[in-house]
Amino acid sequence: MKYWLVKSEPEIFSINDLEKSKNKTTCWDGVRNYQARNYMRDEMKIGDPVLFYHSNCEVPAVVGVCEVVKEGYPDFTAFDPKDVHYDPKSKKEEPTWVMADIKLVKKFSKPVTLNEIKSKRSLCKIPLVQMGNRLSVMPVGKEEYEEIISMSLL
DNA sequence: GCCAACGTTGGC
DNA sequence: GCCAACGTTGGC
Repeated sequence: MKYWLVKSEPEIFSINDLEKSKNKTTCWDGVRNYQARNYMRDEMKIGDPVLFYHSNCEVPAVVGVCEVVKEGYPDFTAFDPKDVHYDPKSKKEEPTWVMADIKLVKKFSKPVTLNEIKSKRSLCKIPLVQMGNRLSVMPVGKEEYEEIISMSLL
């Protein structure tokens, strides 16, 4: 089992939007980065825990936990010319882009802010705080995952 | 295959 | 809104 962190801009899709979604589940579409795609295609498995992170907003923070409920499958938004994520290079017979479905497990009563994460020595190695990391899907170590969970309970 | 220009992300 | 850090593109 692997642990993950996904980023979303709350202005576009927040954890509250996820909570309101059918079955509290959403497809993680629109990822147009090869490394992030490879993670979803090759390594994300059903049942993997996923931290949900709000980026590019007033208080960047991990705001809840999800789990993977559907493993990598073609991102159909790439086939739709009207979709903002349309990619003419992705063919139905040979999709370039892949997504997974995630379901909300728990919204943190207390979000774990980027500041708090940065202030922990034990968390200084997670990809999120390493400079210039702009991946929207990234792996997190088990210990780091558990540390963030425990920080949300304080 | 190099590399400059450009676009995007995201913290601040 | 600024800017640093990347990823991508395209000329050569």
